[in-house]
Amino acid sequence: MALTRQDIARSGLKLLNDVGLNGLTLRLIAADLGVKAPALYWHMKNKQELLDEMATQMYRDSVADRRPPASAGEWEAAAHSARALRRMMLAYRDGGKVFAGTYLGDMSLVGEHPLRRSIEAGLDEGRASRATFTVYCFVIGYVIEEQAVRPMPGEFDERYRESAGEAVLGDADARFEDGLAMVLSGARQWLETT
Amino acid sequence: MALTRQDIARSGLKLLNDVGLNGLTLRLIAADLGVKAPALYWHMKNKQELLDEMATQMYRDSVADRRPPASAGEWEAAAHSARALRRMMLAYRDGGKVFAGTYLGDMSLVGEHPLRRSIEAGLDEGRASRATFTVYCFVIGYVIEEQAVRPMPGEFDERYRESAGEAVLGDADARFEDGLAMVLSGARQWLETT
DNA sequence: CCCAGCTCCTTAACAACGTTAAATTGACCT
DNA sequence: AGGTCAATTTAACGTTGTTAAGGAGCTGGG
Repeated sequence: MALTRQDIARSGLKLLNDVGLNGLTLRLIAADLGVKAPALYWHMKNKQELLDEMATQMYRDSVADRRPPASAGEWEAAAHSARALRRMMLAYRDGGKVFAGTYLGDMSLVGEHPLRRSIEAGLDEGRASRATFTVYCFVIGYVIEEQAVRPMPGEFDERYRESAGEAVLGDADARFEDGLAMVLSGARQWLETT
Repeated sequence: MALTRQDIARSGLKLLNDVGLNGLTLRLIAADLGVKAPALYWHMKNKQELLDEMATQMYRDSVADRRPPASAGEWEAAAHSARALRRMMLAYRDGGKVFAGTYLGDMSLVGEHPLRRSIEAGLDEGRASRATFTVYCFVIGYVIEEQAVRPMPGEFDERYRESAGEAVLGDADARFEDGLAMVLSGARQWLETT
């Protein structure tokens, strides 16, 4: 059977955990797929397009995990989706760097706005978008810093041992929850006032 | 006169604006310095070390711009320093990607904590660090997304024109201020309660 | 005065990378 | 049987990060 873009992206994501973003080469992916490197160029025009497809695939795979329980309130749902976004990136070595700032091919994946009900109830959509975008930015930034120190769960970049402070060394999950609580309550408050 | 690590980092940052992170090669930097590529290996052990040094240099150069007016209150000072951090990264093409998650060589540069006075007045230092780290993460994440869409002020990645929403297309400065306001007020509130 | 040693740089080379052009296979339609 | 088109291979190119070996230019000691 012929290769698809998704096959290639999946292989890339699988190999990412072994070799990291710097070690990820087209020849390696091709070998994993039982094919020679130039074959990939039939399916995509350059490596950046592969990275974008990998980001899209990552997002695609996490869609089920991202869906909040139907019973959740809007801000619970927003928190849930922020946690899922972090889990998604943490699932791959350099996942933050791969995902951050890459073009998402399939925008229909973004799914419904967590604040949809409030928007229907009269909340300005532009303002709601800015609020969720702020949360999104925090998560991206947090995970990139997190993975700089801990490339994979259990590993540790020793250079940080001496120099870095408590904010970067302690329990990463708990510190994420603290940051998320700040950002969410700030966003909520910002939407209510002004 | 002999080359220094700072000379090399400065040259790298200068060239970054012309060629971007992908186009930045050791041979290019060496040529800019009137030297051959392997000479750089006398001063640093690999390219990653050069990128770390560039990030450090970037931070070093922005130290004056970061200092808040003496008259400012603590939260004004935190906002000031967040804006300066963003300006620093925006000053270079791919500045966000270069800075995010790279190891800062000279940690003495971090400077004094914006919330120092509150800490002296009894605020728990660990909690204060978590609050400022949250702001830091937001700024990093925001700038990376910003530069994905606008590689340099005035430029525009056309792929985003159709697909992206208002949150990414409008006035970037104003949207940063909105996000910053949310994060700061959330952090402040988080420090006061609990 | 000269040689030893150190610092800093060059020349030469390597394997590996992304990418392109051209030839080749295999499946399907007539 | 032959032709068309999609999907892949073979071969090659220029460029990249990096290493090994050597050479120029200074410095201080005998």
